[in-house]
Amino acid sequence: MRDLTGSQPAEAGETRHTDAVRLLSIAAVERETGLSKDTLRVWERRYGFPTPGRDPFGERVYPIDQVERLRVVKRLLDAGWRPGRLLKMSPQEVEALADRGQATAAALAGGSSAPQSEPLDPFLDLVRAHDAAGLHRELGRMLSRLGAFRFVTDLVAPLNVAVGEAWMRGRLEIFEEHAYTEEVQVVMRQAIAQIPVPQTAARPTVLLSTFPGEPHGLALLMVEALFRLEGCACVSLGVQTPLLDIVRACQAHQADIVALGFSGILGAQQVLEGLGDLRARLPAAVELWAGGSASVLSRRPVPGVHVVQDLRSIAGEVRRWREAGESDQLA
Amino acid sequence: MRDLTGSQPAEAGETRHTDAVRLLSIAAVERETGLSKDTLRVWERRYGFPTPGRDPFGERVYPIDQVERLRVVKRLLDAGWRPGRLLKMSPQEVEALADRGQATAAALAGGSSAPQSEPLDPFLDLVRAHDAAGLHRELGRMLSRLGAFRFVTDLVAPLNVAVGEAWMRGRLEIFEEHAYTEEVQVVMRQAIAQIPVPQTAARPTVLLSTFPGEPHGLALLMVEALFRLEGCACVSLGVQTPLLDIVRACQAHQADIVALGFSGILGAQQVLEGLGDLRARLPAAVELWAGGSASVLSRRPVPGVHVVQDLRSIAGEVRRWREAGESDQLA
DNA sequence: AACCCAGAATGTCCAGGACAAAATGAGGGA
DNA sequence: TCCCTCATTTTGTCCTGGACATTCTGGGTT
Repeated sequence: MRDLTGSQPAEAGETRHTDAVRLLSIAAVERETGLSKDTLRVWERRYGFPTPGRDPFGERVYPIDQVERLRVVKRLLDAGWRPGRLLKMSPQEVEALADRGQATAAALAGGSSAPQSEPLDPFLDLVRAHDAAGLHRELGRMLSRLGAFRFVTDLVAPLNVAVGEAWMRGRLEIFEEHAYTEEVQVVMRQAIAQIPVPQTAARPTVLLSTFPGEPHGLALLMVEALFRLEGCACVSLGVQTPLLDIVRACQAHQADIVALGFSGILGAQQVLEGLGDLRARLPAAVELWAGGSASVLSRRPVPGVHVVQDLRSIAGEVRRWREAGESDQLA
Repeated sequence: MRDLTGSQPAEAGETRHTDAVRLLSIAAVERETGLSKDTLRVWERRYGFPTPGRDPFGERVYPIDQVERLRVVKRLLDAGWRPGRLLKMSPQEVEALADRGQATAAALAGGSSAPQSEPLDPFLDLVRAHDAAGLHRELGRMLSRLGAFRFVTDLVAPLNVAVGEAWMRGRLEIFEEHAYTEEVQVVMRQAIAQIPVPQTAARPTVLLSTFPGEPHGLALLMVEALFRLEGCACVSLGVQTPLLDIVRACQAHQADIVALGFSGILGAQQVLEGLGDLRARLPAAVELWAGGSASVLSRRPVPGVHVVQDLRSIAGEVRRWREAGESDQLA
């Protein structure tokens, strides 16, 4: 009920404005960082960080700079680091780590990757210049030049990584990332609209969504484009579909494949549990594909779940499905 | 860490499959229903529902039918009912209530509304038939027939209300609503793309977004379309932009108007506080517009915040801004 | 009818304890 | 040197039961 994120006494004027601006409640920090309240409290108890103050009611209030540091910590956590070390380090050490942190992430992701991808800096410059129209124009130009497939795999995918990395290193504001995402989304939908619709009853039928708590829908559009290019029928539910509803949608649409995106916002536990759960609830004939930048996927395989490491591999996987299908899909 | 929702012993075959599929952990219930763990526990303590069993580790396991009932309760809660009553009722009573629950919602929404809107039933039927392609086709046809303005105000807006109501009455599954939203979004973006871009430096420049916790982005697209039709320059940040980033984006884009959407998911407190807070942080010359189905907006006016009750009034408001602007916008 | 206030209702926060699962690292054998 | 095994540490989530600010309800007064 209490929300300490904003100016607390709404009627008390602007006196404590500067205070209120810099203090967040534990619920706000959970939203902001993706770290659960339980985790925040247990970190404080065990590692001595964060060290929130207390308001007159005895509740935790987090200074904004600690929240910033927690965000960096969360990113490094996703990159494979462990909290015990990170939280004992000084803020400077953490920053330094984040700055050259892409080494770890890249190592984990593996693969030589990015075979002659397009140069990304011009696009990042447009984002930083807040030139939405220019970004739109350039993306549209690249879409025309490269075609949908290469546009997705060679430009948008690496650009997303670059933007995410720039954000983590503090080189990009959140609103700049939002504006970027919005613009890419527009062009991606345009790209999808250009792909000719397949014949009726095209197979496989692919159901696309993300779990609740996972708001990142851009990857979903990219995957949809690639599936459509392979002649699959796609049903996208958008983001954040409850698990039981994914099952129902799968029945309703007679889907052959359920494809889910994971950006790393969800905790490892949640991802694995959700995937195992969903696998148990879906008919065995339905394949469950998971992809995205979440490192959990590659770290520990879930039985019965198909992990798609690379966007480029989708085409091959669809072919595999179709070949396998000749024997048992009709059963 | 413990996985109670899925097939627990992954290597133990499928013996306890039926058990595992019918039981959810507290985290899974939170994900499915949107009710926090704290709330679930306190309901159990106070009202005697839900009544989860316990697994060998002493942790709560929720039968699937209780989860279903919790979802209905959540719906009614959002419609203005209070948990104290709902949770003491029998499952049958709750169901019955959900069935004729639109009375409350309609009363809250108020207004005669919908002057000769298009007939909606054919579209609802397509949603229920899971005919995404058909829905897409019909929406596209209506867009061509009505033009962007009437498409938004006379078809999409009332259709959204109808879908929301059908969902609350249990006549529509969540996944059907997701699929609907996705399809409308595609057509809306198509509609926006058709609107000719205004001259450079068009005024006013409008910044569009929602607060964190407010994931409903469809209204944002509708509003963007209407602003564009009035020749405004629009910068959309998508949904869930942190408050401080809205301020930064406003500076970066030299926006004249910040327009925010509210669907009623956020609590009254959060909305009012957030708006007041944002108003204090934005330059006085920047107007702050708020709209959407959240009833708080019309109940309590926030000083310095422009409440847009009806989509149709946007055009007039833009005209007002422009006329007022002749005197002081250049200062 | 409009206003106001006591009391009930309600969601979120707190403390500190517990424990399974994952990660780490040491030791031993090929 | 490499790989497997097992004990130990680390870590996130769940538990109980208490507290309290805020909001809603209902009755009484102007």
